Amino acid sequence: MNEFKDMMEELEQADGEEKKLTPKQAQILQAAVEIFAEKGYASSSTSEIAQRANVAEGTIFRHYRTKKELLISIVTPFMAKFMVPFFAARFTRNVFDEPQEEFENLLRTILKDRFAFAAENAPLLRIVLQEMAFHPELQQRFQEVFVKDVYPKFEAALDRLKEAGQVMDRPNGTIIRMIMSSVMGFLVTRFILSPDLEWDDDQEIEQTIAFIMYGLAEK
Amino acid sequence: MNEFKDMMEELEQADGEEKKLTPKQAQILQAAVEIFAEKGYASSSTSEIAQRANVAEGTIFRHYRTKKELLISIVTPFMAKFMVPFFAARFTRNVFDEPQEEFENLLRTILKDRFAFAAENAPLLRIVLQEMAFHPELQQRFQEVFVKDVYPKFEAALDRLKEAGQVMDRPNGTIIRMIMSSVMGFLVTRFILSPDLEWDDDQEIEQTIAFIMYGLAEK
DNA sequence: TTAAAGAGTGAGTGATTACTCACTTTTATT
DNA sequence: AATAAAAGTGAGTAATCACTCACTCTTTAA
Repeated sequence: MNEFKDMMEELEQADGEEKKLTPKQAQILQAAVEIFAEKGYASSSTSEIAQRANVAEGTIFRHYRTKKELLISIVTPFMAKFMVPFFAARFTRNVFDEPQEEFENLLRTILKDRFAFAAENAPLLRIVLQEMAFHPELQQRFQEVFVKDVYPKFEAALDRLKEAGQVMDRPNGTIIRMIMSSVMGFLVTRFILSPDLEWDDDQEIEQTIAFIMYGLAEK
Repeated sequence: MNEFKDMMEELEQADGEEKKLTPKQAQILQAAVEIFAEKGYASSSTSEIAQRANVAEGTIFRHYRTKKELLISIVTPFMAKFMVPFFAARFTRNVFDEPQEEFENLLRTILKDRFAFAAENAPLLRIVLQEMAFHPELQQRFQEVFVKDVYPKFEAALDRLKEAGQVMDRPNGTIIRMIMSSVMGFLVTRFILSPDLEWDDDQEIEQTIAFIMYGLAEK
């Protein structure tokens, strides 16, 4: 957990700007998140954002030179925070784990942690998924974090799990795709497609863990 | 008489039979698909679509009253075609199957079939995934097809597979989510996120089948 | 106390938007 | 061949867009 906290703090320091917000600036960010999530970036107008934020339209451009800069300043910190625990939390072996429980515990940590985070940031998750497709700047940031940081650590963890006989011997890319599909498929269904259904969250999480674990188990 | 003819025409159009297309109309549809997929619906202008289609802008509105009607006339036939095989293809028991192979064959049919379809219609898949979030009309069409047709047949097939001991006894909604997450996760990764990677498609399909099958197997 | 810097404002601007309409050209029907 | 209907055109339009700028108000610092 120390590792996790350190990384979060580093990130916040690197981004830095989250503390020095003017009240009006915070209102702008909040309104922008809401409206971007509702109508999509391209269909959102700066005038509507200003209106909902109780701010003059010019105030937005005092803090963000363009509408796209507003989007980026919203999305990139979220993207970083969303991905950090994927490689910071439990990808290093926990000495207290029995080897045969390591995979299960890893999955449970990831799922519960990212579930809580997605629950608190559903609109932001929606914005990222929607806008990534059209903004190369966002794709690039994603690449930087995922390909350079998350993926290698994921691979290392998988190699260890394969040696321990907990995961079948398949290409890491394939295995990671399956895990990510299952995790993201759950989060997207839960918080974006059908957020109003009555969910038994703990049960769904446990069953998703089991699904991944048995799907990837050595036969 | 007139009423009857009108009805027939409406029906044929509603069925999505794209036969009576003027050459220029076909050019418009093609250009619209390309540009919607590239920039998203909201960021695409009718003037640009007209330009790429080598058509006057007014011609678009001769055939489609609004820009949104153009989108819908593109997306809904695709949506229907994409979902039909999910309940039409093999959801009824094939008498030649050994019971213990039924699930595997069902998954293989779904995956190979929808893989081929997605390969031929990647831009349309992209448009649907992007625009569904912002257009209630599209969500409604999806509901109509999926909830009323696909889901019930899916459930029936799952109940049979559970009785045959091929699928574990979990809520159908959960199982369907896991299958759809894995299938869509693969298709999205393959054709939208990383279409330019070198893929061993047959191997990926087989491993996805195995992942789902063992993930859902009775323990 | 004062001056400079930063935060906030809202009317104004040129560009772009989806869509219209009067008109011409093509196709279908008799 | 005559005529009507359908297809095609592109200049025109009102609305909206992101963004600017001259100005006021607030905060900071010496």
